Amino acid sequence: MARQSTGAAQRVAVATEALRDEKFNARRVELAEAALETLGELGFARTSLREIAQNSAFTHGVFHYYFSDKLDLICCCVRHYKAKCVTRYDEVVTTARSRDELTEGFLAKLAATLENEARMHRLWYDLRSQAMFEPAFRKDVLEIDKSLEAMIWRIATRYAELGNKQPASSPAALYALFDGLFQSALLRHLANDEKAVPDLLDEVRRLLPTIC
Amino acid sequence: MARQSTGAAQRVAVATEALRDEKFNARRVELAEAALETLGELGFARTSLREIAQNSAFTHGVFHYYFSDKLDLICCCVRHYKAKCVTRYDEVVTTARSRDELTEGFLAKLAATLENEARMHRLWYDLRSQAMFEPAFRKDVLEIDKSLEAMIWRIATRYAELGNKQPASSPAALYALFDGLFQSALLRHLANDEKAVPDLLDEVRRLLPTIC
DNA sequence: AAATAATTTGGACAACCGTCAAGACGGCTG
DNA sequence: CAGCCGTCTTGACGGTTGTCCAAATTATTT
Repeated sequence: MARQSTGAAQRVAVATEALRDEKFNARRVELAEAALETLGELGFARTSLREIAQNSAFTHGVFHYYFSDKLDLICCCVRHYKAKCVTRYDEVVTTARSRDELTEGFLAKLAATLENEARMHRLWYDLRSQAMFEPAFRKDVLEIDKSLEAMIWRIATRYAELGNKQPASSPAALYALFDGLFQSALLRHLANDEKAVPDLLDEVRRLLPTIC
Repeated sequence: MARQSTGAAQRVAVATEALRDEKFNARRVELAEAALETLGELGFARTSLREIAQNSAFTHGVFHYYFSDKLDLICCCVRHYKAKCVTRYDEVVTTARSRDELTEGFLAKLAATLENEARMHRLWYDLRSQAMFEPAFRKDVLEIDKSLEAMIWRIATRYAELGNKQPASSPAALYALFDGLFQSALLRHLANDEKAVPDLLDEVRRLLPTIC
């Protein structure tokens, strides 16, 4: 057999397939972003593929073409969103030159997140709760949780570093603390409790020096 | 008009109505307890009234007779369960005569809860997430959250007291920490991570002396 | 015992869901 | 240009849902 020609053909085939894949994936993300609007509004349980389609520029068939499943769609949505999420504080962490600078930068971003992206975050908490019932979600959720824990840890270690200290607790405990505080503040904020944001900021401001 | 006789009639009427209410409420609780089985298994979204009825000794019509709504039913369920929940550690708190005794008693209950009542607790987290979308849930959820915060605070203050100290953080932060840790451990436990429980216990054991 | 009220039953209803498939569209290749 | 292939639309299907209701049953009162 003509080894070379089949090799060349294969190379071309691989290249075009990769291109196709890339295009396919780009479309998936596009659809996922459109779906996030409705999902953030209604939550996982109340959102149907039809509703997602109606609130977007797509028809409901397209979603079935690009996603094997409703679960598949939601996973892709939250993965995509959280991938951006975990980098939110990175700039503050790398540029801050003092503890105060880091604290204020962190708190500002925290407040902005809570106020502007409440819907996306409640979707995340929704998905994480669903993962306790639906095994198909667990792998993704645990992975995202790990990356969020790492995000918090980067902030904490930098904060400690700026004070020539060491974080006083484990990454897991620190993440649990901030996650718990954020979750509680989010619920209060969504319930129109105007003190939710300032209370969270006060709490974090008080906490930071005691844990590092 | 005969003030006395109408007064007596009213008294009787009030008494019978109170009796009826009591009976009515007892039945509600009975139904709620039956519903908890299925709800804990499937979660809020996946559970239908019919499924609840089929897994119980009742017909689906009865549930509509005693509960105005599906939301009404779920609220009643979780309220009922959590009312028992918040007293779980009270005995340990009142009987413990030393820090070690309190620690070990607390950890034992904590581990038992995580292993034996995982399904009930994931339902609670499910409901709390849904409260971020469904306003009808918020009042109950915030109330339960407050009572859980108080529960944790009772443990912490007693622990501090046994060491002649004061808790080093606010009730809110302390609850956020434990809630976050428990939630994470619960998810891992449900995902068959055998280290979930021991890791939680280690973490709490390490944490307790540092926060009080 | 008769009558009235409360409770329970089980079926009917319309609405909605995820899924699927047959076909239409449009660009690319041969 | 013809044919193919990936993409997309549309409508239909079976099944499930919450809700409601009329009748049956049980409990309570008269």
